[in-house]
Amino acid sequence: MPVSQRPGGRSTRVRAAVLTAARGLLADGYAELTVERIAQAAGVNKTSVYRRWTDLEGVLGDLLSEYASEVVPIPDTGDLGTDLEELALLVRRGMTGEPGELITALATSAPRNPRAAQIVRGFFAERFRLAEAVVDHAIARGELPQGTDAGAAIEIIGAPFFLRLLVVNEPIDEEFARRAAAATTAALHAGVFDPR
Amino acid sequence: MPVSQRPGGRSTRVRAAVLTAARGLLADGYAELTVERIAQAAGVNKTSVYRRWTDLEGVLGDLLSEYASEVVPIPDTGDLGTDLEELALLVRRGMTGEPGELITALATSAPRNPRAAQIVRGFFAERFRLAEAVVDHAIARGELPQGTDAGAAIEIIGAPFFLRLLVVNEPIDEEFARRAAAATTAALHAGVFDPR
DNA sequence: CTCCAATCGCAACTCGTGTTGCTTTTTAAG
DNA sequence: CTTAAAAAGCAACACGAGTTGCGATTGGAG
Repeated sequence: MPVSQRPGGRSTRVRAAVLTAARGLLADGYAELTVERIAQAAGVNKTSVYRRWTDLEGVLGDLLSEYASEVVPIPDTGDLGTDLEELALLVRRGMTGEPGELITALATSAPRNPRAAQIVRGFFAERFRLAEAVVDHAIARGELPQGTDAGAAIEIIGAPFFLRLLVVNEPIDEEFARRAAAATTAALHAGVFDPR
Repeated sequence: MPVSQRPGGRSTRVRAAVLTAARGLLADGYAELTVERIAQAAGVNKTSVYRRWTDLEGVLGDLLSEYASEVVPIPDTGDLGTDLEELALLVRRGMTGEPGELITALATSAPRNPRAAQIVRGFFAERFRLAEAVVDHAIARGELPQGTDAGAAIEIIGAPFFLRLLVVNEPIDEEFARRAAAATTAALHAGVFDPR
């Protein structure tokens, strides 16, 4: 029984071909994205895709998990406002272009596909958790009171990006990101997320 | 050629039956929502639905337009913070329960269905436009400077609801709505949406 | 080098969505 | 009441997603 995979083996090759093909097709619109098309573009039979990934969402989940494993440098400049602004600009970069398409595709199939829902929720739960460090650092510096609700604040700074991505179809530019950050910073300093 | 419709005529009856059936099915999960099921529940042939509405999204669009025609009482208490809080509570009521399911169903099919995208965008463009009055009143009172970006502020107060509805699947309670309002109020007073 | 198990390819099939052509019913004008 | 247009019903069909059974290929252990 094979214990390890050969990096250049057929299985590995098929897997890579499918993911690459999916990435390529995603670039020109998720509307046309389908298992059969991906298989065709990868030069692979569709049954191979179905057996290995079960779903189109399974393939997309694998793509997303590649992003999830990328290390994001959480800003820590010593000032809350600056940190939140840099955070917002990071989020912006992570939600435009290819990852944006990916998130849209998964989020919009979430209601009909429990696995897709779990993938998206898990991805952002982790991302949000990491981002809370920015608020926690400000607490540690004494810039914010102990017990400030970091989770709620991160939700507020992140939300506008999802609105633009999933509902309103307007560009997510740097000014937009900066405004979301400034609004959250103001709310934090005004005590909106203080413990009651 | 018939110029007017009889209120009790068959066409009217079919239309009402389909919309009622759709509403009922929507209550127990959009995942199971399909044209054929709606037609069956309405005691109508599916071709009638397809010919009249083209799409499942067309039916949902008609349901949404009923909500769109409901008059929403834009709060005007004389205080920005209070107005925004009441606005957020209104939004909350409008995005939980049945209308929430409806919005979710339409928003998630938007990427694959241009008409659905247009319906959702149009609906919220109108809603957001109406809500801007709250900010405009504050400007008129001198509570905010001339040229304050009302549209951007309304976007910020509304965004968190979409995040919870479409991505994170957590309850949208009153405290959540109040916090979104408080954050926006703080940002407005801090000058985040002032003209540059 | 040999061989067995895992995986892939291929083709046929199921199933549900949406379409089409035609007939029947309804409805409003005259 | 008669009649023609509009809309609904019905049945057959087209189409694509996803499944299944089986034979062919591949890869690693011995």
